[in-house]
This record gives sequence, structure tokens and C-alpha cells, in this order.
Amino acid sequence: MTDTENKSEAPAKTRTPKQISDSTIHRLSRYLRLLGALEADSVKTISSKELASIKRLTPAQVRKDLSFFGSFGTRGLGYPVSELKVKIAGILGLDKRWRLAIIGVGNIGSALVGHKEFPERGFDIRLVFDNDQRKIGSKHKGLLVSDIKNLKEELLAHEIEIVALAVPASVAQEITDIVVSAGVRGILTFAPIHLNTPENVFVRREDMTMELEYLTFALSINAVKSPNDLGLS
Amino acid sequence: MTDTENKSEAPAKTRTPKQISDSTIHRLSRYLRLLGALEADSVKTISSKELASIKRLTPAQVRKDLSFFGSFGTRGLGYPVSELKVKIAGILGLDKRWRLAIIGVGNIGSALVGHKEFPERGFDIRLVFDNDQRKIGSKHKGLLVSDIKNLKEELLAHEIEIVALAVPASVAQEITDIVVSAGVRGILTFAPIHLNTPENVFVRREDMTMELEYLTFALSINAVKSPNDLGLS
DNA sequence: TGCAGCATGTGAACTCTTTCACTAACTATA
DNA sequence: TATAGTTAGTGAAAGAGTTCACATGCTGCA
Repeated sequence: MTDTENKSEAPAKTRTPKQISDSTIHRLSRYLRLLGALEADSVKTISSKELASIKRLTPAQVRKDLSFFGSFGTRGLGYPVSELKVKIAGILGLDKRWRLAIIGVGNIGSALVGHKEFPERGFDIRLVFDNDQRKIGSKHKGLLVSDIKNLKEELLAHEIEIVALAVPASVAQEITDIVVSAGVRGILTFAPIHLNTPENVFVRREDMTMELEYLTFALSINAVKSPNDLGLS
Repeated sequence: MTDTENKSEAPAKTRTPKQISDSTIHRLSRYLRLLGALEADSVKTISSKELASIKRLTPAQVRKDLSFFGSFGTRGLGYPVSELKVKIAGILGLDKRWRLAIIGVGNIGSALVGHKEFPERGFDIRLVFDNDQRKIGSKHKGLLVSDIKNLKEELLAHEIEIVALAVPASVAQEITDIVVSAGVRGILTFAPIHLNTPENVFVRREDMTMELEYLTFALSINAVKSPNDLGLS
């Protein structure tokens, strides 16, 4: 075999089947928000450079993120604000409204129910659950609290698509199983534990303590690790 | 002259510049929590394999994470649970209690004030601020709400180290500036905007909408699960 | 119409993170 | 004490994600 080199030539086509990273998706969310503000200010066009400087990123990063999904800009000019906003919203699946349920009306669940940003950004809270008899049946910030005993039935009846889980860690898995059995495929959980779910169910965890611990780590080290990634996830 | 020892010619030891990644820190937090549970169950020793399987990681990942900070295990046996817990807590700066202030007692701030996990994990909420006269002076979940007008003075007086910012995005930067001027170097913010801070101030952002949008992205893609199709053609 | 200037889109290089694969070292047992 | 079995620690390889650099192609103006 003369061409030993050849066997390593195969990967020439390193084209991964387009796996989009978490970071890219998160940045799209951030671009989207900025574009909303720009649109409100009647800005018509924005370059990757401007977009990047506002978000503390590199222009290349912005262009690369967008390029995964298509070509939305015009060379020599930049990106059309309104149009790009619509495109990104489409990519993120925000061209429809989503039906949400909040499970658990403790401190966090309560905050979620009252969170005004949700409806503003396309998320309609349709159901609120708790297991506390004193709460069940009463209105909480305008929403009737349902008995968690009827969780599955109600989720199905209201065709809930995404659930925010704000219950104690001790019951989180148990409730997750019910939620999944009701066909819900998106879960935003605040319980600091790993949730077991089928592969086609997506879970995102919001963990404030973890972020605080990141801060204590950074503050204790006292040596700055990476000056510029403050605030990025 | 010795041969290999002596030279600048060798591009040299890949200086591990001790750059610890975000992910590693987050995983340490998760290990720590698990170790707490194990300790409560009187588990004395745990291997990287066991630790990994519980957290859905690889054993190599666990060992690598820990190896950045030292050698805590025993070959052939594993890691001593209680000891490792103390070590990780130390790494994360959790060998002391931290003084926290919550700014903004709306939906989210209110949840934070009542969040029982904070004191349990070493974070003492010392101050709570708001700008609403109806709230100022009253007790909110056992804590007196201070006037945000006195923000700087109070932060200094109580030697607050970390602030949780739960205020509208429109005033977040302004308040951040004050917080920073009071010597606070750790900020956990819930406002969905970039905060400008000096380099020695650490900011972590908690953004529920962003996580929800991640879910809608995932759910949308999956719904249209055509083989090669990720977005537009 | 032609030209100058800009900004996109993108392969390639680079950097960071994860996984692999192997050695060193300890435990347990006889 | 020797031996079998297990597991930590760690360079190196592989894999991801980010940045570079430049050709392409559009805009605006004379």
C-alpha cells in the first residue's frame, strides 16, 4: 500500500450532520431580544459587527450562528432587522404560541405564574397545579390552582406542550413521569436533580444555587479566569 | 549539559494554565450535592464510575474534573465521600457563609427571599431592597424591606458580597453600577440584558425565557423531523 | 455603467473540552 | 508476602466550538 495517507483522507468531509450547539441556540434568543428592541427604535438594518459589539461577541460568531440556518443578510449592507427577527423567531419555534403548565405554587412556582414576560414572549400559562388543599380551587394571580391528582388528565385535556416544574426534588421524578405520560415533551425544571426521561423529551434545568456557587468559586479564586465571559453561559 | 531538560527549544510543556471551564465548575456543584446525599446515606466511598453513572457522565470526566484541583481518591478504592465533599466545598469557596442581598421584591425577588435552599447551602440573605413605598419598611417573609435609595450605604454597612438582581431590565444597569460601587463583586441577575461591569466583577445570568426558547427550538425541530432538514434549505 | 467600499458567508485554523487508553497504586485475600 | 482485582490519575487523541481570513457580491455614488 503506497498511499497510507489515504485512509486518513476519508474525514475530508468533516461535515457533521449539522448539529447545532446549545450556545448557538442561546445566542439566537439573545439576538432575537435585541432585534425586538432595535425594531422598536425603527432601526432598519444591522451589521454583524454592531450586533456583536452590543452582545460582546465577535462578528464572526454572529455570522456563523446565523449561517447554520441560512443566508439572511445582504453583503455590503448587513441584516434587515425586522426580517431577521421573524426568521430567528421561526427558527426558535416562536411563530406560534405555546401552552404551558406550572406545577407547584411555592416560592418559585408562584413567581412563574406572575411572570409577565411569559405571555409577552409567546408562552401562555394554561394550568397551575399544587398538592396543597388550601391552594387548590383558589385563584393564584388570576389562575385557578388545580389538584395535582388530576395532573395527567388536565395536561392531556388542555394539550399542554411544556411544563415548568417547581416542586421539591423529592417528588420531581415522580411528577416528571406523569408529565411525560401525558405527552409533554418539554420540561423546564427548578429541581436540582437529574430527571430521567425518554429520549424524545427535552429537559432544561434552572439552578440558581449552581450559579451562586459559580460566583463563590470565582470570588474565592480571586484570580480572574476569563475576563470576558462574564454573564455568558 | 543535560540533553532534554535544558531547553527553550522544546515548545514545551503544554502549560496547563489552570483555566477551569464553566462546565467543570457546574459539575463540581452537582458532585457536591450528590456527595451530600451519599453522606446522609452513610456511604463511605464512591468510585468515579458510580459518581458518573448517577450524573449521566463518563468516569473519565469525573476524574478529570477533580484532577484539576488535586488527587482526592485512592486507587483501587475510589473517593472518600465525606472528605471529597469537604474538598469540593472548599474549591467552590463554600467553606464560609456568604452575605447576600436581594434587590427587587417582585415575583422573582419574592421567590428568592423565601427560597429555603439558600440558607441551607451557605447563603445568608441579609438585605432586601425595593423601590415601592408600600413594601419598604414592611416585613417580607421575615425580612425587612429596605429603600433602594439607601442601596449603596446599606450594602457597604452589611458588607454584602453577592447580590441577586431581580429588577426590571430598564433599571438593571443603573442599579448594577451602584452595586458595583459598593464593592460587590458577584451578581446573579434575572434581567435579560447584558450588564456592563468592571473585569473583576462576576455576573451570572438566570434567564428562564431563554431556556424555554431552547425547548421550543428543540420541540419544533423534532416535530419536523425530516432527515436532513434542520432549518431552511 | 463602472468603481470603491463594505459586510456577508464560509472553509480552514485554532482553541477548548471531552473521551480514550494506559500506568501506577491501592485493597483484599490467601 | 504474593497475587488478583480494582480504580485513580493523566498524557494523548478525538471531538466541539470559536475565530480567522478572504473571496464573493451587494450598495451607493459619480
